[in-house]
Amino acid sequence: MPEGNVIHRLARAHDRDLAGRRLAVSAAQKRFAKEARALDGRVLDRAEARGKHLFHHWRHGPIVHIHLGMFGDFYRRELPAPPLRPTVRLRLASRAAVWDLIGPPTCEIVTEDEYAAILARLGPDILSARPDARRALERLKRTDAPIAHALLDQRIVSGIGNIYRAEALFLDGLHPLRPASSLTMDELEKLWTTVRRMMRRGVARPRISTIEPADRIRARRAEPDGRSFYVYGESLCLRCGSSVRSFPLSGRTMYACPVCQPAASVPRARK
DNA sequence: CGATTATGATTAA
DNA sequence: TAATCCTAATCGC
Repeated sequence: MPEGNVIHRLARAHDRDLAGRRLAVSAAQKRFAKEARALDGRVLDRAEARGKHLFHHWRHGPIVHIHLGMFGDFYRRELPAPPLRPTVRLRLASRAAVWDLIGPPTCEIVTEDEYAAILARLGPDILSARPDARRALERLKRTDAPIAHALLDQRIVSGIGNIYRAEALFLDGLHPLRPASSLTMDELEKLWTTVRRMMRRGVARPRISTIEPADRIRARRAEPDGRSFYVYGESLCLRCGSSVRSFPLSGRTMYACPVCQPAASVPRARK
């Protein structure tokens, strides 16, 4: 269940374990068996993350496009490789490690043109080295949909998912139903910075935690194990203890604190 | 053992 | 909005 941070993390790991090497490629399912045979014994040049899309660029041509959707995941297996389980769509094995791809709605070989078309419909990747923030922010400024909805629109900005939209809006004290166009440019810039900071931390660490250093002590008191989120999936706000509101928004569950994210500027007309 | 749920997105209606 | 694609873990019975 990956957001952009996971995809970027995977691209790094694949570069480390697999890139520049001749790989043994296999598949347990029929779906990708023919493609796997075609790739077997070839060299992977590099892995590339773009938003929530992962691309494998193989030497002399083929590009594999992978999207993990809601359930897909890559598992790193230690050597020697365990037997292929029936749900493995694609296995990539080098002398360093084995990676198994499970449950992706998308795993396909694409042409250069198809690759370009996928990139063309993505907004700036908030995790890329130098994302075009201006372009994304101006687009948000022209969007009347709720800010929490707009943040998930991959054509506006790519990489953000359901956890980060909830947590970033919380940290910036923004009500999720405010129209994106009603935010000031300052608020939008601050939001961009907040999401980028959170997500970059999510690339560096194996587990997502959105909690700022200043709140960590409180988090530990709330749950000795160390809590990961302010409002996402929680029933009580980490900051003020109010009961967290959860409701469907853009087909997902949104979480927000009614006190820390005041509704003051939300117009009555909504839905 | 079936129902439910989960960090996603496209297509059709 | 609903149906579709995909897997695994959890919960109630």
